[in-house]
Amino acid sequence: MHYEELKARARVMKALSSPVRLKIVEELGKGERCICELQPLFRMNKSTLSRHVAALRNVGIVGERREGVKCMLRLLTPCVLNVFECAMGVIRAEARRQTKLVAGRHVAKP
Amino acid sequence: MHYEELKARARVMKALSSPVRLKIVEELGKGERCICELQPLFRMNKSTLSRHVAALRNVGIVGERREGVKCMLRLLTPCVLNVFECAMGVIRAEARRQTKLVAGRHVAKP
DNA sequence: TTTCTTTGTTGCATAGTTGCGCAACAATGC
DNA sequence: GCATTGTTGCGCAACTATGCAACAAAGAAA
Repeated sequence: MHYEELKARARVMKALSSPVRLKIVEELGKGERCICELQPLFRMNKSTLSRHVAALRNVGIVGERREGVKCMLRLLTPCVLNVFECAMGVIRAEARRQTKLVAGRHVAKP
Repeated sequence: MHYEELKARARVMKALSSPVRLKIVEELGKGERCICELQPLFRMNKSTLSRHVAALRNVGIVGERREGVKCMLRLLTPCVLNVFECAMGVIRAEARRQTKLVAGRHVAKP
């Protein structure tokens, strides 16, 4: 695969690599929201939240629609919600692996 | 969702947010590889490559099996390959959007 | 119209994180 | 001992997240 394509994919993944942005995506999965509706979910400066939203917009995960003074956000590609499934798969598999390690520790080589 | 879970997901996504690591994952999608087989695909110091692999191992995407002096790597959760599909969906949608913007530029407000 | 409020963005400074090569090291096998 | 394979400590450059303050845009109120 071309390196440019890998970089494009990496940019999308990077936009999803922050718990704050994942929470935004999760919330937008329920429907349109403006930033002022998202704000109470986080305790951070509105400028910081605005920048997180911008990161999601810049890669095309989130789109916006002006409505008066508000700016309604929505998921442009809801398939990102599926990505969560995979992430959970990785986390669960890792948890199982850790559990096994702990259980088998008393027979492991010293 | 609990913030701890969001952080766990974000860690997985972060491991996938580098073109180098995506290329490693892509290569391991074809089968087991040792780092020395991956090395010719990149022109970077082996220590750097080792750290990229470690990042994938730390979150449980990649596992290893010693074989003599080599260390065979494999995907523990091949579902990460599906994630690429979604990333491509985002990229394609964004490309379409950009195309539309360019096409419609001559009627946009100045 | 002018002023005020709400909503969101942007410049700046700071603290923290990441990616990288180099060099040294450990482990395995010849 | 020596070669191969991979990991780790260190320092540096580049990037990221954050809050603060100032700003812009749209509408409401005076």
